[in-house]
Amino acid sequence: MKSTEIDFPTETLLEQKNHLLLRIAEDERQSVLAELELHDCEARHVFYELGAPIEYVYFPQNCVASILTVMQDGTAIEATTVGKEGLVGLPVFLGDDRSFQRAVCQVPGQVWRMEVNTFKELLGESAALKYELGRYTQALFFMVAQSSACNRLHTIEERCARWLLLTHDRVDQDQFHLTQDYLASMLGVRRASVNEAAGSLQKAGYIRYRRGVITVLDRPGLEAAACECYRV
Amino acid sequence: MKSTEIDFPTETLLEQKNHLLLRIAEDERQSVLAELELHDCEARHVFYELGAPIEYVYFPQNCVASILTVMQDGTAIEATTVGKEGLVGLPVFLGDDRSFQRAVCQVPGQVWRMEVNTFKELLGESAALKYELGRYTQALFFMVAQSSACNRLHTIEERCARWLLLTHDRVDQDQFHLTQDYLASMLGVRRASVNEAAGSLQKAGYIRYRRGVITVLDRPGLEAAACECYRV
DNA sequence: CCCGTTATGTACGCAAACGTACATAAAAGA
DNA sequence: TCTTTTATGTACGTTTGCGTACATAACGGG
Repeated sequence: MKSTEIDFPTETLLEQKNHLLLRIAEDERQSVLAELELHDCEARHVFYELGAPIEYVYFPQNCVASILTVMQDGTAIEATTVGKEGLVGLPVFLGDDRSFQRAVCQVPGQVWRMEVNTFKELLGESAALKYELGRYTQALFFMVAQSSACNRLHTIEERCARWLLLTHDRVDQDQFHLTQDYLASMLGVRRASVNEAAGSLQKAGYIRYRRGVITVLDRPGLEAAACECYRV
Repeated sequence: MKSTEIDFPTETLLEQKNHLLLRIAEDERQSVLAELELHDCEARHVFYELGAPIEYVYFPQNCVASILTVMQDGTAIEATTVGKEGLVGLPVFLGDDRSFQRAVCQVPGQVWRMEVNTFKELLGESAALKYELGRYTQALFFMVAQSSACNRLHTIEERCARWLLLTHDRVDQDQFHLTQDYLASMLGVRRASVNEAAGSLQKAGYIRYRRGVITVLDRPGLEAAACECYRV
């Protein structure tokens, strides 16, 4: 991670976008924010690796992370994504400093970072934080379950559209960096299949892309092309 | 649920099989057990329904439950299963009395049942219970993520074998009730596909089945036929 | 400006699984 | 016992996506 560490910016100087942080009461939020550092996160940065101790937890600001399930042959496939609505590092909240999954940065952006030990102390103090994280855990659990069903039931084009929408929701721009190759590996399909799907979404005028940069042109159109799994 | 409610059997009279209950310390366990009622649960019993308030949580003894994701058209597909290693009703632990999923009984058997309010009170008192449930939540999260990847990458026969093994692990017998139709809907595939898969597992001598009753004959064989997803 | 690298476009045969339909056999009920 | 219901066996054409291979186009460093 590029450590463009800004010295404790107060919330007023910087628009707070992380939903979890926004949802805890003002006084608790201040004590949590005091322990956070704002970082710029580069694409492909590994937040934590399977089996290795988790050192920091991250509250994304406009950065998007992927939680990956890694198979024996090394294939990594996306279980879910985390953006400003959540936290990267749930295993720590749930009582374990390590996970059997990998978390990587998918779309670069800013994240609030906190050391694991600090986080654990804070958990003991802030009931609001614990409450919000519980709710978030449940929501994420549901997301993973929904994706699982989606993997089974829906076409590549639908899942493609859903993925783009989910990412679009979490970044601040209509345009973000993404190669077909990368998207293919996230969805667990061939690049050639993504090419066809993306091609037809582009032909329909919902998106535009060129060499690793994708632009969302017509959200309603994309939503119509996505499966029901998006709307939840 | 058939309310064959046995009046507070002490643990000595009945072998405790639920791993969560077994793992909390003796004194805490007694206070938890005091609030539990043992029930016989029938196949297809609905533990909780999507959107409806959860009224009880359940610690399976030798019963197996399915957590289902329900699509708009009513199709229900399995996200994961819960047996004696876990708890049915995690949403309550995570702070919400309702869930967007459905939990049903898959293989009938005994469960320890507790009222939601009692459970919440107990959560405030027993740190060990909270700790174990946190760990369990993480494990279950991983299971769902693994299944999601499995749905994407593995053949019906492999997933069939995995499912049978997971169920076999959780009941006390080599034989349990299961129709191909039901298994197909859990896996989100056609019954005809399950028929082929089960047929070839039977031909290999790993299982035997007839009209809704399945018998596991050769576990190692089944394990070899299953994908890597089982072993985790 | 050129050339290597990286991303995209596309094509072809193949395998897995689908939707559907229908037949048979075992259990359950009258 | 006879009939209805439920579970399993199987077949056929179709679709989706796979594995692979190769061509083209854009970008980026020397």
